Amino acid sequence: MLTKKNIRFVLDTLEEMYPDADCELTHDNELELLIAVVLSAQATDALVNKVTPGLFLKYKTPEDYINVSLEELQNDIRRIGLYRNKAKNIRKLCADLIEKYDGEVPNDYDALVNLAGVGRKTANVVVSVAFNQPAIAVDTHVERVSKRLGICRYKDSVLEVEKTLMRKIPEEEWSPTHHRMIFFGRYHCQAKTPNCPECPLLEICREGQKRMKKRS
DNA sequence: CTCCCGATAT
DNA sequence: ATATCAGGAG
Repeated sequence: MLTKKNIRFVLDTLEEMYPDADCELTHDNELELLIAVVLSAQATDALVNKVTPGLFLKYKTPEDYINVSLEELQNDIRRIGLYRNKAKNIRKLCADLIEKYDGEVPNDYDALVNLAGVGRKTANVVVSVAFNQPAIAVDTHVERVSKRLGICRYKDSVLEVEKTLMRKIPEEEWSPTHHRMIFFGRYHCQAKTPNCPECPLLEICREGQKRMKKRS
């Protein structure tokens, strides 16, 4: 487990590495962000960003997603994968937006997490990115990085990781740090090929120390 | 826990 | 060939 001082070192180093880290899903409004995040489950942002420009040109309101057949929506998102579940969820989600929220994306976590296809991670991304509320969305990168660094334990659930991060990181740093951890996981501490030899966090990283020993 | 799933990197 | 990708529902 990292000491408070080492947590501080991690936050400062990540800020230095990725001062402007932000959401990389292209979007122009709350609805586009919500749809993009739902689509991004188990897919890369790069792939989602290839599909959404055309998608958002065709679908501009929740009604637009309802007024086509399920098969047509499936075809429009097929390349992203998990397209049957995602198409079904997006239709239900848009129906609920119209019925319960006057066609708008609600700005609170509890409303968002009850929408079809929206879980804890997606709801946290939307409140953080669209509505500027402090949040830590734990995705595959945040989970892996937290565990490798030793901020939490490998056996911890996603929810436990989130609670630990919220406890150890000052609230005003939640959102920027969450984006920086994603950048770090995506571009430096990748799942298959983490760049430990050139990592500025190596000295305090449990997993990094272990991996560097193996090489010698 | 399993299933959903195509694109990409390794 | 296989692991991985801004997960969520049943």
